[in-house]
Amino acid sequence: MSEVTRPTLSDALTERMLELIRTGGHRPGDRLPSTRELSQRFAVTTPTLREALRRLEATGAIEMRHGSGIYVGPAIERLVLPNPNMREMRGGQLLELLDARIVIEPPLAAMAARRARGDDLAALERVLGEAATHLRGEDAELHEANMTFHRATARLAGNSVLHEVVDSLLTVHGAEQREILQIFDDRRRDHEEHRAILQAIVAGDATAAEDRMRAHLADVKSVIEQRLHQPPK
Amino acid sequence: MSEVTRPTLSDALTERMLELIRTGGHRPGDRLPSTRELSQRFAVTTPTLREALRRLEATGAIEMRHGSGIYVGPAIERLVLPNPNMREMRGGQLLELLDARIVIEPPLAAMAARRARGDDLAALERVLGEAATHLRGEDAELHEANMTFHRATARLAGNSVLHEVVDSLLTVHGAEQREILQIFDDRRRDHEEHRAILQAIVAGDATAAEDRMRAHLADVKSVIEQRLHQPPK
DNA sequence: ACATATCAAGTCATCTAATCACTTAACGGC
DNA sequence: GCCGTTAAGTGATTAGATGACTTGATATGT
Repeated sequence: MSEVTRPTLSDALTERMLELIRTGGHRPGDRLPSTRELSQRFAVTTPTLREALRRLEATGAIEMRHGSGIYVGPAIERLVLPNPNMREMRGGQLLELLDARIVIEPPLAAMAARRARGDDLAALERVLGEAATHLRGEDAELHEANMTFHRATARLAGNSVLHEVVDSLLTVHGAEQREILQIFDDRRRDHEEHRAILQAIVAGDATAAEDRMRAHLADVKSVIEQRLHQPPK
Repeated sequence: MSEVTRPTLSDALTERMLELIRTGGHRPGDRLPSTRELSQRFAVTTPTLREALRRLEATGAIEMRHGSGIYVGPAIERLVLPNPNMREMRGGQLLELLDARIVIEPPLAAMAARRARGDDLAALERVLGEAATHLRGEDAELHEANMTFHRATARLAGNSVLHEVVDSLLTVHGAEQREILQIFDDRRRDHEEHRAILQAIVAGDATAAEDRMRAHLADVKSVIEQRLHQPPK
């Protein structure tokens, strides 16, 4: 098994595209040249170019829209990505994911409590208000609203790298948890715990925010542990 | 900008490949069918199949070796990935990365101190011994050895998800830091701080391990802050 | 004037069929 | 047993074409 592989033309094209995006000062959402123009500019055929483009697409650097064009993707500047190929977690991996969240999210709640201000707090309130409207609705929508609360809290902490980490963990966590949260009691308890965390953040009480987030995630973990031992019908 | 895009054949092929890997019980390193066989089996042409394969390759699910075949990649089971497209960090991003490490790595050192045993500790000792041989050597090798120490410590914490997070952060951190650590004094201080962390882990002293890791990373951050304000010649 | 339908041009998506470059295993010679 | 050569299998790329989609412009109807 060779550790050093020869760079392919397709590898080089990937680099050329990244360079083009960078030197062109392109931001997420900007349109890039068409595949025809790019294949001519780089003097390669379109299937070869498309290989490079698929690679960039898979990692969020570009978006390819059929009939429209190629656009710079939102993840171009990220450091950390959720694995898009994750379909099923190994036994125990979900619990490790929750433990990871228990390590990372409480300090973030504390950071949010220390630094969040007017507009930020109003936005977080809106997120929770939106979540409340889903308490009697579809699982998927409630779940999404709850994840939005966690994402918004991580964002308020003011560290983009940690926000990316939390976002990544929540993204891969998505489908697994959606199947599990199916009892009304958990919905309301979740919501109340989110409210308590928000109150601590609004009050600027870093210690309470951290403790409440940790307790909330420990609750979630406990529920999931039970579910893993007694799957619902 | 449409939020719902039509799935392409190439998208479907990506899913088919993931399914083939999963239902085949393939582990990282296992060889998969050739592109010729796969394109026949899925009734598509090789350029189309190769688009899907490049996507999977970019996210670590497979490795394509010219002349040899396609192999299941090491990242197939990961939840979190380093962004392979990261070439240059925005201003401030490196400091945020360090702050992220300051949040995550100290609790991991504490976890390692609580749970590491004989073989684990011996391996960590070997990592530091190896790093010591590079103190007078090339920057790249010393840097790699130092990163290995951090990775090994995160592994000893016993949470694979957090290990992936740390690995991802260290991976994207790599090239940036390599250019900065160029003074002998920092090399020795780094090494001594790593030794102190190891001793706390060996002693099973979770509090000391955590405090020393936090102090070490704060030192690293301080050095980097100075370098960012006064770039070396 | 505004709304709707149609069309043309540009764009991405996929195909067909071939050749080129690399790896690995088998075989022969020393 | 070791080394060199060859053949077979494999990934990598090309050239040229067609099909499917999007977007903007134009024409038509109310």
